[in-house]
Amino acid sequence: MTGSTGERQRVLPTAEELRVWRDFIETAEALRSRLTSRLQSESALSPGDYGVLLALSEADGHRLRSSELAAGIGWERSRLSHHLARMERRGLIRRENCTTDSRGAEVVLTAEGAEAFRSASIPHLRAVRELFIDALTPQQLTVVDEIAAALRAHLDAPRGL
Amino acid sequence: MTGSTGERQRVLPTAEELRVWRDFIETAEALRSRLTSRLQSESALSPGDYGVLLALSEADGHRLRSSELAAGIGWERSRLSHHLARMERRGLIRRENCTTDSRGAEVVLTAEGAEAFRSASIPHLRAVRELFIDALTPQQLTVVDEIAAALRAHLDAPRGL
DNA sequence: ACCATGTGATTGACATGTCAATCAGGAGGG
DNA sequence: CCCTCCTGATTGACATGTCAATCACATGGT
Repeated sequence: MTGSTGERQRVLPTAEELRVWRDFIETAEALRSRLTSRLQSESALSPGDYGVLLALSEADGHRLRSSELAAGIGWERSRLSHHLARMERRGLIRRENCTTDSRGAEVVLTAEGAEAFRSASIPHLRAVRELFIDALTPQQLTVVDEIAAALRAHLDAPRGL
Repeated sequence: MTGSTGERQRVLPTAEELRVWRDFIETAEALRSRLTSRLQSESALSPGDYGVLLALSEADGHRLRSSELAAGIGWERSRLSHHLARMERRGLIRRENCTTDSRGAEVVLTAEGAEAFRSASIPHLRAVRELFIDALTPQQLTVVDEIAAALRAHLDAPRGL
């Protein structure tokens, strides 16, 4: 089917498609960066910190096995390990040995960590509203959802076909 | 106008809005990460390298003042400076003293750098097409463009109003 | 000429991210 | 029991990013 019958198979994006791609990815990056600096200035937390604290806040007993936490927020293990070391230094979390598997570690939310998350949460959500939600019409928001789903489905699809 | 007449002002996103936000930002991040690893495996360049080489390739005489380069790709100066140091170590670019302003530096594309960019370019564009353009209908692509524009306009808008 | 001030660029310290190597403890087969 | 293999997690080396401090030179006023 990838025919020689005069139907040229386009492999590269057109100039216009490329422009849209760049606008898209740069806009997403600008948004991320703006949200990060709001979070930073309003709460002294990084997005990584916030994600970890969120997951722990929602967890049973405010504690999670390291690997579950990693899976929950979609991080590689080594990344999490490094990040937890930094957060532990700052007193936001604590690591304990797992009772059922002595290889394992349990990550525990400290009082300080819970408090940091509590006071970061509202301002952060407000920032999401101001910078993202408020910029779009409800229709656009719906379309964003569809587009994200399409992109994700395509990313997850097998390579050749 | 921000009335007290029973019209509650919503400040936080709804659960659904927050979900769309997370899907959006995570999808953009996943795309970025996928493109990065394709670029890496196909050409041993990072996206930063690619952007720098692209700008230099398009520049007159394959050379740019450091600050113009920074402005062109939208980077902070110190970021560029660090990155150029790494690229210079790898032989992709060279830094020369500027003849008209001895504070200044000129960044020059080396033959190696030009070749690296040349061979990275087609595979990278193909990846953009496969991972982004091909995932969307032409209509969706148009809408993406509008949405990126709306988000960007909102980001650039003054804060209070 | 001299000095205050501004500008171009680099530097150092540190946060964050990836990758490969390592380490320690389970789990199963002989 | 012992050996091999698997798995949970950490570590080290290094790339990348931000911020504040610094350095060197240009510039303009006196």
